[in-house]
Amino acid sequence: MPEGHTLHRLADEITDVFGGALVASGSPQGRFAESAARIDGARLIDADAWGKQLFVRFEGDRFVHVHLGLYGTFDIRRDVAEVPLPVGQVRWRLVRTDGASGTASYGDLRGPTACALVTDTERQAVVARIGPDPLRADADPDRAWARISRSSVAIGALVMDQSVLAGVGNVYRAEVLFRHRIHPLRPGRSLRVSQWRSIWDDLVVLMREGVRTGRIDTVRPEHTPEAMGRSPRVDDHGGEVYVYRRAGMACHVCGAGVRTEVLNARNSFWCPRCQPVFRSRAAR
DNA sequence: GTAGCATGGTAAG
DNA sequence: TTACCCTGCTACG
Repeated sequence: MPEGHTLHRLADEITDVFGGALVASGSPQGRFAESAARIDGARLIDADAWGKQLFVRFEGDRFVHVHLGLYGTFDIRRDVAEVPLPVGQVRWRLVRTDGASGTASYGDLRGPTACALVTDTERQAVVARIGPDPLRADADPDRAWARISRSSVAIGALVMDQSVLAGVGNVYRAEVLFRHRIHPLRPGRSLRVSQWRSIWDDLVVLMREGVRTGRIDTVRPEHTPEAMGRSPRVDDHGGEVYVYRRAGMACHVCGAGVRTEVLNARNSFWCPRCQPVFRSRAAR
């Protein structure tokens, strides 16, 4: 379930569970064995995320760079009496043993796109090539606007381009454009700066909520299942959404059939009535 | 049981 | 543009 909120939530959890402790590090699967051994027994300082990039910091300015990709997972179990044998392909296992209580906490990383031991210089290079992240307090939305306002590329492609904006994935893309009534195929430069500001501010709120709850919920109070008397959505990410993966179904706001088209090699979703390609004369 | 797809991104062709 | 990484869920038979 990895859009930016998942990685920030994971960084917080890793810091909470393993921060400041000496940890055992290994690669049951073997593909990360040599690097994992180099930090085995070292002190884990903390973890931090920039967009979908996660960095776990160890003493000596060493970092494990993790990118979950489409289906990677990092499952953490706290305070277990016994650490179980690894199930499936575990690329990286992290274990903290609490001598006083006799329990242990552990984390298993499976199916990541990236898992590598890097230097601080390498970490900074990764951070330097991604756009501002709505989940970081120091992020500068003007950096993204500089790209968007000069681009003829579709806004739906731009908001998912991690070098423009970091952390937004296919769900937040569809939902934030719906909430601002913007058709995903509109060129970036056709947006007004005020629209971009609204999108950014909204992403800050939506994604923070995502970090807090671990789900992507984007429907406004008046459009919740309870408010509308409709049945709740059942999906693997668990949140309530307007258009994401609702192709052919009725828009919660206007009833029109939700449309879909491949954009950036990903399925894009929008409501043809709520998100017109061009603003009507009357609306201007 | 299992085919097909997916919240992502890179690298090869 | 396609293959891949090789997880996990859903839909279908």
